[in-house]
Amino acid sequence: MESPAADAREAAAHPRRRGRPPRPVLSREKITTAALAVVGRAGYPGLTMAALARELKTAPSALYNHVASKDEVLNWVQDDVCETIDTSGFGKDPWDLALSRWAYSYRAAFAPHPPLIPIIAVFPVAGAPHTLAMYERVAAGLREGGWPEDMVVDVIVAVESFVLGSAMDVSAPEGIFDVGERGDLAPTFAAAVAARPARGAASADAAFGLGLSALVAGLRGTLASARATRG
Amino acid sequence: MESPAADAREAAAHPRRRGRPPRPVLSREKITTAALAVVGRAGYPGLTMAALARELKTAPSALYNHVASKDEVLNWVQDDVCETIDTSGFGKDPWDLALSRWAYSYRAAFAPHPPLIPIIAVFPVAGAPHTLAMYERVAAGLREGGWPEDMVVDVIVAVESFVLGSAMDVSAPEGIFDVGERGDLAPTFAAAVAARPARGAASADAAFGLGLSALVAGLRGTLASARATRG
DNA sequence: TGTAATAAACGAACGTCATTCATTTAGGAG
DNA sequence: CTCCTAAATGAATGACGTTCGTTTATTACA
Repeated sequence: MESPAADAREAAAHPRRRGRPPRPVLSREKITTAALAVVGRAGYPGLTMAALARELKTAPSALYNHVASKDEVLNWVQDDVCETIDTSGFGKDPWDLALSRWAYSYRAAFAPHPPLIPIIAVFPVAGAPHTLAMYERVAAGLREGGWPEDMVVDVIVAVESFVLGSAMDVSAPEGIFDVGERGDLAPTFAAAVAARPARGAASADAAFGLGLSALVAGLRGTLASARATRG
Repeated sequence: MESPAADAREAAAHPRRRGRPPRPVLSREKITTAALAVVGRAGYPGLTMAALARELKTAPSALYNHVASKDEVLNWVQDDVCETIDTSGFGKDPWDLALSRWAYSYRAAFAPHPPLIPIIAVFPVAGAPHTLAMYERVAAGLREGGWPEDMVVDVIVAVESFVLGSAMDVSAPEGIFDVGERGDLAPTFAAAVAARPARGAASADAAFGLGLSALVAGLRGTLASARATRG
């Protein structure tokens, strides 16, 4: 998958080679950084292989010596974004508080990167070291908090699903729930939309806060009964 | 947006026109049905405008007399999928049970349509009549269940976020959490993954069930304290 | 009956992408 | 100095979605 790493392995396997190439100008790290720079300047529609090559002052085709595909670039960026997520609560605060902090930070990290959300939901952790490190810290914190080993992953997946679903909402347009002309078809819903205290991004925040509180409270109950049942 | 409807309105506004076109071979409904047929046969990668036109026995360019873009086709399909979601519990069963049924059905409906998930999270309800009708039924059920008007939308959004996040998980590959060579870097997590009772799709189902139970239980508590506070 | 009006349909483009390929370049090992 | 090898190059390819000028088919009206 990773050309340089693969090459290094190959070099170790075939020590008889006679020459060595010039040192590479490109690397996973440089490509990832450049991709984030392009995204910051031009957004995800602007992230083309041509733009990425321009940022790195090379030709698009040169990228393919270091990356298998554009999808792999996106995976690298996704793993990079995961590194910024705050897991510092685990091992310090109670598990439920740490989980909450983690969820808030996780959502904030991915809200500016909507196209990455479907990717992280599906990408194998084996290829994403920072993501894996994050899961390790969360799993350890949950174990410390008293969660049985066989429930830890389900708890992580459940919270992560809620977080990623909520992160998608952040990029929704302002009036997404405005009913328009057909208000008569959905009177109850239209009234509920109008009764919402918050507007815009703040309303997505409110729904996230409500849901996360409920989810974490529910998990507290789940843990309590699990411990009661198993002793 | 919709050509035929727009034409009809235009005709009413300018009754002096002298001729009328042949009745259209294409329509929103036919295009949506054809798109679902293509998806069923070839999946979403196979859903190209060319394939869709072939299914309808027309030229790709002819589609653009009825649809503004491929994105609009996807929006239509998404709204169609929403029609299949079960909201029959609302107004019959207690709100928490109905909400659970709705969530299960919602996830099952979109699990086979991963590319639509980011779309529905962001698409304005005004252009999606079936989606809007669904929200109306859910909102009415929550109101009947005693939820204050200004919290109804947040509850819907929270549950929907969890549902859509979970629906993305369903299409994840089998060994998504297998740590691979670097098991030493994430020992706690690796052990937790190994301790999971279920495998494959069943494990995603388990995490969804766990999270939904917790979320709904938490919401019961939220409602109780909201009612206590406001009287 | 004939004719004008009009949206639908057509087919040949176009532009933007990601990706591939044959070739050249550069630098260290022998 | 001379191979060897991976990196870099630039042109080409093939899928796409989408647009445009034109033609076709149908119907209202004279």
